Amino acid sequence: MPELPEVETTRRGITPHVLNQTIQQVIVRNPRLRWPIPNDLAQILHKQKIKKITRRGKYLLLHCDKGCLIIHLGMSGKLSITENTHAADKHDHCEIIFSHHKTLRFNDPRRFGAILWTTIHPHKHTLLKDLGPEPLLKNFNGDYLYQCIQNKNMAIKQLIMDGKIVVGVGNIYASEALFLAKILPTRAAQTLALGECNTLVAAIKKILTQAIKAGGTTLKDFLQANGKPGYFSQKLLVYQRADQPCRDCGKAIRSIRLGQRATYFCLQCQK
DNA sequence: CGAGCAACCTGCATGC
DNA sequence: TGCATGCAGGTTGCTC
Repeated sequence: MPELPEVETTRRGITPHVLNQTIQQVIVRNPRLRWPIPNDLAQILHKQKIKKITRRGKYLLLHCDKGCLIIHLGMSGKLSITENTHAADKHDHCEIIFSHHKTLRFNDPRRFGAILWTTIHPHKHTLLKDLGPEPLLKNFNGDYLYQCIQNKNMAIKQLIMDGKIVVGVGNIYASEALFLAKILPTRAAQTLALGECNTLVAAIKKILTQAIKAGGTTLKDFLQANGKPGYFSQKLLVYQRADQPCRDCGKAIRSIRLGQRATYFCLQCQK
């Protein structure tokens, strides 16, 4: 579900409510996520303060006094802030209750998400240590991508969705960025010229920046921490628009499956 | 090593 | 109405 813009939207949404707040109580209703929630999480977090909330790729990092809480939203995860008197909804697997009467709730129907605790620097954690650059930073650029594609025969869409190459580009924005860059998702990565790498990098940065500005994309169930949907779905150019006219040329948008993922493109505009 | 794909889960839309 | 099927925004960890 959430790609980088949705995770960043969530980060910005919860930050004012939990920054510098003290954890009073933690309720784990169902620890069985992608990896189990540590069974002593409540004891660990008791009386700790949230000092900083950052994001690395699609991971949210809640830096506490004695370590860091790593949260991943998987495909269907959501974080929300409520009064701590709010009754738990279905799939509210974990609640972090603060001393100022607000609760951070983790809801995840499919349970592909994760809540983990680390005492080492989170960027050195097994799940994060091999991640590629942040797409919005300067070290993600055309030269870098051009290096990455050398001798890579895989489809360019699959390459830009590989977190070791660049983080945060998920299935929606991969199709969208390739449309903006006028590059077919099926192109063998190594066939891209340096100029095309520059164009594609610029397209990825543009699409992610615009999506963050719109509060992310709500397809069916993503909500910002304030309970509102994201508005970027209204601006999607190809994703889930199979057989509808291309916004540029009017030809029907095609859909295929590429590496088991739905993929959308315009055969006329993209080469 | 890389590529391909099964697996983890629930919910929803579709078709018979 | 019920049941089977397929699909969904992610990522790891198999097999070949």
